[in-house]
Order: sequence, then structure tokens, then C-alpha cells
Amino acid sequence: MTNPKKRLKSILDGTYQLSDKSRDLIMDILEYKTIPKNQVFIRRNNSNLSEYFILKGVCRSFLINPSGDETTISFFHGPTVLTPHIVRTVNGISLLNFAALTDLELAPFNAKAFLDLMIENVEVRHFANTVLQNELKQKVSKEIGLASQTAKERLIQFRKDFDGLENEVPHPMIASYLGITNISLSRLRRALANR
Amino acid sequence: MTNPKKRLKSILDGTYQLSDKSRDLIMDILEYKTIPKNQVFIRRNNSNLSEYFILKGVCRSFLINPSGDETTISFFHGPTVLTPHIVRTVNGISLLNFAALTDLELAPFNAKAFLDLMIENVEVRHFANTVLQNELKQKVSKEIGLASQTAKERLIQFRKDFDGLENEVPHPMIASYLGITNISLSRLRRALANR
DNA sequence: CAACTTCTTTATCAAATGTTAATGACAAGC
DNA sequence: GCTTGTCATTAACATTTGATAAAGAAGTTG
Repeated sequence: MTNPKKRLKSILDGTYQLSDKSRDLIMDILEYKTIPKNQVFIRRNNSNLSEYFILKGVCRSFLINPSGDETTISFFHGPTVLTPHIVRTVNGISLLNFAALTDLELAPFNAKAFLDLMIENVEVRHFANTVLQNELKQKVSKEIGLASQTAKERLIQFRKDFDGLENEVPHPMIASYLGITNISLSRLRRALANR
Repeated sequence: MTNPKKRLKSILDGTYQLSDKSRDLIMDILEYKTIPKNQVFIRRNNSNLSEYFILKGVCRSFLINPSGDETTISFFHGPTVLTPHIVRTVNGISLLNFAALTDLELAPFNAKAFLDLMIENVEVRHFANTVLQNELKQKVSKEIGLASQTAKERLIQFRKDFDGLENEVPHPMIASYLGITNISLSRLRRALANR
């Protein structure tokens, strides 16, 4: 149980420097949960009322289009924060699917309880705003990449953004994140290796 | 001056149904401003402390890459709300450029004053959350489009999302929004017209 | 070790998109 | 009426990416 606490502190401190008191306020509402590899732990169109810290492991958000193909929206490499509740739900109903790509250690916490913390505590509010801003900056940056870079450039950027993930995650998922097929991804990998 | 008020009410009511009292709270902090066509009214890396309602006209957000090319991130067709301050700034410094594509009528208001309103008034908070959710939903939907649809499909979707804009806005801006060149856009336009 | 499964790479051909340059359409100003 | 400038379209060719199928690589199980 010492490791989870350490990871939590690294998530919190890595996002916004909180006082011990404010950090404890957040710690107090956390739970602890493990998710086995491949399990979908948030399902689109189902109720979801939680925020999540990812203590350990890798997961992804994705959608399934009418023809049954999955599009990966983003990857999360713990320790980190999952996309905030307000961004991925409408009226408590999830807009996205989230699946574990490795065994996961999560610290879920009630979104409403956290909202109350935000309202009463300015530091928590700043922390939450920072998370939100990071999320949006990431989205804008991905948006720009998809609209203005070649697939090869996007793969290079992906390697910077998600170091090592290329060797931990099935390539079709990475390909759909990059907006290409897994065959194209394979070609780009070869091209970048100059063989 | 009667028209602006009407437009404002349509923006507010179209987003989240507020009581007269809460609506007046927002109305009280609004200013009124016109921007001539082509003017950049928010500049990347410059200070910006305002929220904006767009009463009338069309504008866009964009970025300039190292090689000098502009990438359009989004279009705004009044009457509507501009991307919330928190999403497009870090520490009061703008992440994006915003330019008028037609003469604009804006209702700017101080972001900090609005934040105070949010904190004291639950309806205003819900209004702001709705704006934020709409913004994010739009981003996720664009993200999915860029990653999983063909350029032709994206153009068809663009026509649904921004009805009429194709005839009001220079095509290179639309093309960069769609992630293609203006030449490709021209080809797609012809293809969709079956000539 | 062989059979099986899953994932990645390769090959081939077709389609989509980019690049560069030229042409056409149209409005503004002289 | 003519030039000028801006913007959209078209053409020709190169490059990238997609679709489909086959082959290779690696791990698992019996």
C-alpha cells in the first residue's frame, strides 16, 4: 500500500503543487481498485459517476463506429489522471469506452464529491483546472497534428508523447489513434528504421 | 441595440435555460464591441482575459506552424459562444489566434468576473459547464472524424456542422480545417456535385 | 515438438491526396 | 474598357495511403 500512495503523490504534485491539507482532502475520498487486462471499465452510453487516477498500467479511450471498427481516441500511461468526468460524460452517461491494455491499478473517486471539494477549496479548484487545461491542450495538439502533419510526422510525435507505448500496445490501436491503417503503420515503422 | 439583446438571449437560452435573475447577472458584466473583417482580435502568446459571445458574424481560431502555414482549428458562426477562456489560455496567455472572417459584433466580458458569478450562482455554473461540454464534444467529434473518416466524409460532415460557411469563407481555411489542401477540397466539391 | 493463435510484416494493385503550375472567374479600382 | 488582384478550378505527375491476401514471427498449449 506504500507504492500506491507514492504514485498518487507523484500524480498530484506533477499536476499542481497542493498544500498537504488540500492533498489530504483529495486522498480522503479515494478508493482503490484493480482492473484486469482487456477489461472495458467504462462503457459508452452507460452511467459513470467517477473520476480516476491511474496508479499503474496502460489504458485507452475508444469508440466503435457503425461498421464495427474501433477508433482509439487517446492512451493513458500511469501514473496519470484519466480524462475528467465532465469532459467524457453528459448527465452522468459516458460518451466514450475505456479499456485496460495491461492490468490496471486505479484510484477512483466520486465526481460529485470532488466537485464539492473544488467549490470549497481554491487549491483543489486550481488542480482541477490544470487537469482540464492539460486535457484540452493535448486535444488541440492532436487536432493540429491530424489536420496538418503527415502520418510519418504524427508517428514521430506519438513516440515523443507516449514513449515506449509502441512496444506495449497492439499496433491497430496505435494506427487508429494516428488516423491510419495498421498496414500503413508497419510501412512507416520500416521507413523510420531506414532498412 | 434591441437586436444584440435578442441575439444574446438566443445564445444563452440555446445553451442552458437560465432564470431571468441569473441571465441578468451575466448581462450585467457584458460589454459590446465590433471588429472589422480580417482583424485578428485574439493573438497567440498575448494576454487575454475575456470571454466572448459572438452576436453576429463569422470568425475562426487558427495557428501558424513553423513553415508559416495556417491551420484552422475551428469556425464560429454567430450567434454563439467563443471557446471558453480556460480552454484557450494558460495563465492568461492565449494559445490560439482568433480572426474575424466577416465584420463581427462581439459581447466580451471579464473572465474573472464570470468565474466569480459561476462560484456564487449554481445556474451560471451549469451554463458554463454546458458550454464546456459542448466545446469538448465538438473536439472529440472532430478528432474522430479526422482519425477515421475520408476527406469526402469530413466535407459532408462539415456542411452539416457549418451550413452555408462553404460559400462565406476562403476555401484554404476550410481545407486546413478538414486536414486537406485547397486543391483536394476543390476536387471533392466537384465529385460531390457529380459533374 | 507440432498445432494453433495472435500479431506484424510484406507484396500487389487501386484509390486518394499532395505538389506545382497553369487556367478560369470575378470583382475593384483606374 | 482595361488592368490588377484574389480566389477557385483544372491538369499532370509524384507520393502516400488503403484494401486484400499471403507470409513471417513469436508465444501458448497439448
